[in-house]
Amino acid sequence: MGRSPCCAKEGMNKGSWTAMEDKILSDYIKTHGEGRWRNLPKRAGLKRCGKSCRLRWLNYLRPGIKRGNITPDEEELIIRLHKLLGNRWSLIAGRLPGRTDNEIKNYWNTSLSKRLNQQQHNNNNNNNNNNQVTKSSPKKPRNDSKNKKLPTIDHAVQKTSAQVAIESNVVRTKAVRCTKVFINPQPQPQPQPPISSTGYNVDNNIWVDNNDYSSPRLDEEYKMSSDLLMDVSNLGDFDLISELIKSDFSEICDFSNESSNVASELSPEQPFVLSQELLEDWLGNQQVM
DNA sequence: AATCTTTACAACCGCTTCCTC
DNA sequence: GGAGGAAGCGGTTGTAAAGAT
Repeated sequence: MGRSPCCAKEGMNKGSWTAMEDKILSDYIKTHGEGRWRNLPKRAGLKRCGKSCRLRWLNYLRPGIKRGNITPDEEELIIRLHKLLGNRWSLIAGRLPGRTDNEIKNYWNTSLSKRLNQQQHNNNNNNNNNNQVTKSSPKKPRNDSKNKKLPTIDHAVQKTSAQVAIESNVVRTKAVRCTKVFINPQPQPQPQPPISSTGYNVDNNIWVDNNDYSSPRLDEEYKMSSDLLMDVSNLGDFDLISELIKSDFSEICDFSNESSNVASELSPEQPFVLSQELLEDWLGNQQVM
């Protein structure tokens, strides 16, 4: 294609950012605001690619960024969200205040996925060994108190302490493109009788919805893909991560008051499709963001 | 103490999607 | 509707530092 590169590569700095570069970028964005990344390096006097500037700002310099020490609550939320969303790191990050998609992705790839695999492996072994109950002992993550990277992290915090002052800000990535999540459903041996209800199926970690679908498009999508649509727009209603975790996502979607009760009554095979109201709500949220 | 290996994370890269004209 | 620019996303890589030998 005839598309021009995002920036001229000649004479550009690569690799780690220096404190001076960080300061220049921060000062420029504080003065002129975000956006126009392609032209930003030139105007700010940085020998960096615009994409690099954007990444540095979003993942490192932006106010409100939390760095290091992922809490157990956050970790559990990441696991749950990953179960729901897959590798939609920006969406996951959008639900973890102060965390960036890059950080969560790195944390997942370097720590969580290995530990989960290990646990899975242990569980399988335990099952094969007549359910011998031994608590899995995942390898201790290196980002404990003796984490070798801590100096780097501390350095980062030090460099951006002024910007991090606004701790209460919720950093939301602009994950505007993913409005639906598809999860392969259990095979449906027989059509289920329609039940006018919605809810979260804890056993299968999915939302189920058996209402009539007024949206022809959604209905068609459901029929054609046989996938489940899920909505996570209302996750933002949870101020505390622990609250969200405890909820087991049964209260995330504002379906109806009886949704949580209904969830336990639904069979795993029953499908869920995002309701029209929720879809509009979700899309509306995206426009606001 | 020196060297090798492993780990964690910042940054890069290419592709996709959105937006504007 | 199509083209091109801008921005976003996720996979991958490079590398510094800690641990192991």
